[in-house]
Amino acid sequence: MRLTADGQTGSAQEESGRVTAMDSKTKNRPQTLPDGARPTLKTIAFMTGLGITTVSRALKDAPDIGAETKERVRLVAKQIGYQPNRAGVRLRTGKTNVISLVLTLEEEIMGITSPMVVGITEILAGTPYHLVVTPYSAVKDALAPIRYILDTGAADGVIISRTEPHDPRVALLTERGLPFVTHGRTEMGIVHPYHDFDNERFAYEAVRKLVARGRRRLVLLEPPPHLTFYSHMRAGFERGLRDFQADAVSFHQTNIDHSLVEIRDAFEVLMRSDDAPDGIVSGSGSGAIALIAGLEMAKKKLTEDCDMVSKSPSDFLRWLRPEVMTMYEDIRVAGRELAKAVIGHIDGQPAETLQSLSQPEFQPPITRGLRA
Amino acid sequence: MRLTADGQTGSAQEESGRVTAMDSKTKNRPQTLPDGARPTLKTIAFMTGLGITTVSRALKDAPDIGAETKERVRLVAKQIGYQPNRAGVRLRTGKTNVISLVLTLEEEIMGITSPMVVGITEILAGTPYHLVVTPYSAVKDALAPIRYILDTGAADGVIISRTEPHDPRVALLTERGLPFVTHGRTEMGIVHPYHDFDNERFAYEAVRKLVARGRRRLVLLEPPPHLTFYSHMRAGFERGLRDFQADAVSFHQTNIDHSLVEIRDAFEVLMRSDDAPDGIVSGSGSGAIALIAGLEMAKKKLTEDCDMVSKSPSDFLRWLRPEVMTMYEDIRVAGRELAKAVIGHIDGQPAETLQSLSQPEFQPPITRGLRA
DNA sequence: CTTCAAATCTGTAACGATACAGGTGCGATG
DNA sequence: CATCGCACCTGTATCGTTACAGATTTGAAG
Repeated sequence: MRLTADGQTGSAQEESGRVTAMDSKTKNRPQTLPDGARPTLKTIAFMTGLGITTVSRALKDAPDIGAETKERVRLVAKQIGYQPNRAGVRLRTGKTNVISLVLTLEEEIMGITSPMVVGITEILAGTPYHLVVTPYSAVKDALAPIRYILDTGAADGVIISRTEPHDPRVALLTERGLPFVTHGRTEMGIVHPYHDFDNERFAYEAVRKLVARGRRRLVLLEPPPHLTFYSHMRAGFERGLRDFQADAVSFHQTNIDHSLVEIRDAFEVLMRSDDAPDGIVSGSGSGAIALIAGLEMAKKKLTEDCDMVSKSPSDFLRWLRPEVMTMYEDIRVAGRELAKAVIGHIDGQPAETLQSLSQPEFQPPITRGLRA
Repeated sequence: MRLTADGQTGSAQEESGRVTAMDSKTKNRPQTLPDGARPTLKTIAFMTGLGITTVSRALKDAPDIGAETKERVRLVAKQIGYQPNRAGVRLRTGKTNVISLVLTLEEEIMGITSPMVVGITEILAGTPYHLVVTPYSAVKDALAPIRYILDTGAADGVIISRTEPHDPRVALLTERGLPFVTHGRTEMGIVHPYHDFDNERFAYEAVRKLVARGRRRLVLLEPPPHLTFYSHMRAGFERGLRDFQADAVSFHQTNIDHSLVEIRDAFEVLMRSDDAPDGIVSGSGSGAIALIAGLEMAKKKLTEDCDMVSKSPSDFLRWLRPEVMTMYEDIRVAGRELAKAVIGHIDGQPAETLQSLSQPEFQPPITRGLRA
């Protein structure tokens, strides 16, 4: 057996005279170290005179390493700025230290991605996790990115949104045991981590507010029917109608996933009809914009002919149309909750403890500043 | 020499009788294969009867592999859905297949992240690259994420934004030879890939438009002075003032990085003063909102007392304030350009060929749909 | 003066891929 | 019939890390 430059045992082909006088205790100690390269366990092993294994275990605070040794190793590691090589860890253990955010490319329409990414990274910043954004285009391909992640082991945890009552992604992830969290709930009897906005309550409170303003013929701009929060929002809307005695005006042909132009045109028709509502609940902030446009094209005016309550993930409406009563959906906070939940799931916390609902509240008007 | 279960040569400690009769040609062929696990080169080697090295080189289309062999390997690889293990490649070659998008957490204010991420992922989807979002908080820490990426080799390419004329990030990345692209230009004599919006032209055209409307006392809501595009926008503004004979009204105490409330309040004061402008150029869409609010608090009206041109990365303004003339900054396209440029840089294309400027154009008003 | 267990430490193999430095076989050449 | 070059294929070592199965030392027990 001969030794190569850095002390690993070489091939078994004999070469006379190459066996050095090194005793076994220092057999695989690194003999040379690359110069300006980043430090590895080998570097620390060299500096401390310990074996690579020992260093690895010391940094992991393993029970079979002496207290003083651990201290020494930690000190050196810190001094030279050691950071474990992610590829090494990943190859050996399968741990990727990656959280994957799975997005529809179409999701940007709602402008939701941005604060969400910020919220997630705020949490991940304090952890070894990186955020990888994984997109998919067509709705039918929703499973594709999930399969990719499962097949290639691309992430330790996944964040998905736009959940459906029976969501195949949730089924697949659960079956394969990959930790995940959903933005939105499901109804398939699977207990899993989620964060959601309480859309039932939003719609209910919206109806209450509109009725308090004397409005009785209400319309709802709803989510697309296949998403879970469609039924939440509808349920809240209808409960409100019952409790506060108002009537629904039908507007089912249109939903928040339609283009602004479509929403506007459909709403203009409605507002010109005999069936025109006098109160609007808008399930999305951008949808509200289109509704306002349609309303104005029908020569109606907010506050006078009609009042409106809208969900709003941004400040635009409040600034430009203070007449619209808004309930703020804080996507950034949602991102934070989602990140905490996936990590919790990865760490083995029970799913029941990783579920949260954010309660809608009406926003105060913008402060009027200097002089009112 | 003995063989372990999967045919790798074992340690040199002799164990009698374990040497099989295998000839050297098949010495390191895999003997067993894990069951439902994902395929590796070993799997393909086993299926084709070739060596692991051969398979690796065949998939790389190396010149020393026979045409038929390549065909066979490719076929099998495709059949079983082989995808190279990223950790393996990364560990061995250092290639991460990662593009890092470096963002300020504060960037979300401008709502810019979302379409940008979408644009980038659209391009990356057709490549082996993943997008990792790397945030940093304080402005003084702008170098921290860059250093992290350099020190840990976390990415093959980097996308940064909010460039300064003398940007230390650009200096560092160039010095260390890590491919990158900037959203915005620099002025340090370093030729590097960039994509930028032509802010000079934007401001110039804005002034032209306002003067054409008879406005002569113009104000500019400008970017923060330390960013490169501050001077671009100012230059265009001033060139416009000269060419079209208008005057500047000073508003330097405030810029687009300030809060909407600050902008509004400062602008209200200005509009109430004797020095009130009659034309506004807004360097940001959200800034425009605040300006409008301030203007209205000063009891002035758009179109009557004042006209306004604004840069706008979204549709909100156009829908809610059609009186505002907007030039669209397509962030999604910017994301696409940036992604293409980093990849080009990684592939060794010369930096000069990876620079692009997006030309501003006035947006048409929203189509009025059914009946006008 | 063994023997044994506890406390520490360590070498080897392996994860999956690739660079490198050989093999092997075959037909052409002398 | 050696020899050579070419076309093709292959083993070994290695990237950085960790699981596993030993080593070694120490001191107490017998």
